[in-house]
Amino acid sequence: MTPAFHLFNSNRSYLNLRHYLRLCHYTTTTPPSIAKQLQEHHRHQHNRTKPLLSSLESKSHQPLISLIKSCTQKSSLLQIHGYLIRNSLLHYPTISLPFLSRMALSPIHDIAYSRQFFSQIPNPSVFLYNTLIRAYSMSNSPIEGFLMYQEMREKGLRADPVSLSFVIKCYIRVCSLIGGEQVHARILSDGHQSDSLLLTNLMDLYSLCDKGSEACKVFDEMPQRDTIAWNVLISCYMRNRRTRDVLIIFDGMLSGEFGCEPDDVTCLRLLQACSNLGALEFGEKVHGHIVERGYDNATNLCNSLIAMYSQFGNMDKAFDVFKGMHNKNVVTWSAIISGLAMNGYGREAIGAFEEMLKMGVLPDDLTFTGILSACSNCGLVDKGVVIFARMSKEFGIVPNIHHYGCMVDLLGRAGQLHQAYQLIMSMRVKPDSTIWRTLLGACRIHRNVILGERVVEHLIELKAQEAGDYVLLFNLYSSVGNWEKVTELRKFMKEKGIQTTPASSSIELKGKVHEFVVDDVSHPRKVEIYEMLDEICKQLKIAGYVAEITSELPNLDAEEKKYVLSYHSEKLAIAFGVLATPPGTTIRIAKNLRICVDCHNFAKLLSGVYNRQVIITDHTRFHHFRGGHCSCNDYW
DNA sequence: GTTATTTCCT
Repeated sequence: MTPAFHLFNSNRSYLNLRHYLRLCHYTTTTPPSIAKQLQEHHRHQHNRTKPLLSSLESKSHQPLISLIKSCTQKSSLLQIHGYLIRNSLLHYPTISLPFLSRMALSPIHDIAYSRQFFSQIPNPSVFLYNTLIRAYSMSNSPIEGFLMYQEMREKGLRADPVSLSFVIKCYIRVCSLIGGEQVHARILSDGHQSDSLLLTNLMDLYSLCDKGSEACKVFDEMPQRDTIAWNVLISCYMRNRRTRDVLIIFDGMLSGEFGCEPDDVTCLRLLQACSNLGALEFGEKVHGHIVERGYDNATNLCNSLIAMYSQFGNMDKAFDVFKGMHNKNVVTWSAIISGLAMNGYGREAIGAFEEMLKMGVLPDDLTFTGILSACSNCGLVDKGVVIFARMSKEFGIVPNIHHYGCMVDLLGRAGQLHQAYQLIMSMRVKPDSTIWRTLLGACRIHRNVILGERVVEHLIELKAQEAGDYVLLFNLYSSVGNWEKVTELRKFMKEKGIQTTPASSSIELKGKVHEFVVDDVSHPRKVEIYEMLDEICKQLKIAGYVAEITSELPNLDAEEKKYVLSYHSEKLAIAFGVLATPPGTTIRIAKNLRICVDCHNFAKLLSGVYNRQVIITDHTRFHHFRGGHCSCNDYW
């Protein structure tokens, strides 16, 4: 079988299907070398083989079926199709079904041809329909899948759970909730409510259609739940931001109370959950499990580990994972480059990029997003401009909105506001609000009111203005002392009812989240916290800290401003961190809004004076303070 | 016949 098949599949110019089937006949009893000789023989006697075939055709279809099942090339299947027609073999389901599977599914996946083949079959069975519906569920026209399903039912054929599974897949592709509900009803009416696999599919459909509660209901009604069902529930929870519950599920799986264990997919999703939550300890636990189960060979899991540790600001661990990998792909390199970039190791990120090229790994668009953000985070303007040019010239990558975003940030923060504006205007893609917002932030840093106003106009044009944009503009006016505009804008915001989000900072200690707002007095340890904050201010003043009056509150006099600034939520959270953790512990704070200049200075000095690493994530940036410096290199 | 595919500008 094998040598004959090999000859057939690789050398079809010499052999046709008839020869092949004859070879199969011989090679069951003849060694491969003889089969090869036979092939030579038939090459010379191409047209004199017919009489020999008649005996074969009456025999079992088994060699033909085996051949079909192992076909990987469409050309081979086309030959077989002709043979099937000539010999009236289409009505044999044992032949037509494997044929359709090969033609319709990957790797060949020729849907049009499959449909044509299907139409030639006299009375297609449910299995044939299923195969075609399955193929449609993976194609660009999933709608055809449920049309086939309808056709099948109109012909009086009864859909089995497999048909329904693939119909669900089709509905998933187009996010059809109504379709899902219909299939759900059919599942119940046909008595398939104990088919866990089918129900898992249905759950996935509900979850993807934003019907988390329906998905959960299906899950609850399942008679038994395997790891995959739990994984789908985890995905559903993550889509609905129930990230905390994902961690609970993982614990439940580990404890054995669910009767199934976490697999590699579970771990992958959990790493994402931990990254989102900033749950460092839990992430380490998942890492432990990955090692224990031997999943640490899986490149995708290691890549996620690198991303997670980078997000925690723990580049040592990220690097450990990186070093231990044997199969580093583009994603691996991109992950470590982005990790270094966001932690302020710009030059190391560029070093990693060069190393990657040396190893012969081709960068993709996301690699460049990482490397360009490294340049913008560290103020490596010239380097960034060179790499941006190389990207399209040398690697043929057309810059996307993210790349432009990095460049606007890079030029803008470096004070080259005009170049940044020119770059946006020259973009082939339509600038989005993020791009303009980036430039607005840069205008705020460099106090460029004229450009700032123009940028706001662009935001208004996009109908994308947010409260935060007005705050930026507000701060921009006040930073140059334009009180007239400040008052005007404040009035405008009041009239329009523009609500600014109150700032808050949170810090996690031993699994408990402590949240602070400006002037917060709700914490049980508030007295100690305020004492600690005073003490810190005293120490920092010795080191040269001067509270920056950002003039964000024009009605207050200088003394009052200083007072208010001292009690920004991030300062309270930092003071609590210093108070409640042993010396040297890294303090991690999540902030809902942009950190202000003063708090940035405060944290920077504190990281040196108190020898503490401070990591503050706000909605725009990741600040890693250590040894009196910040990863954003003061391109705040 | 089922889940997840990792890296991403403010």
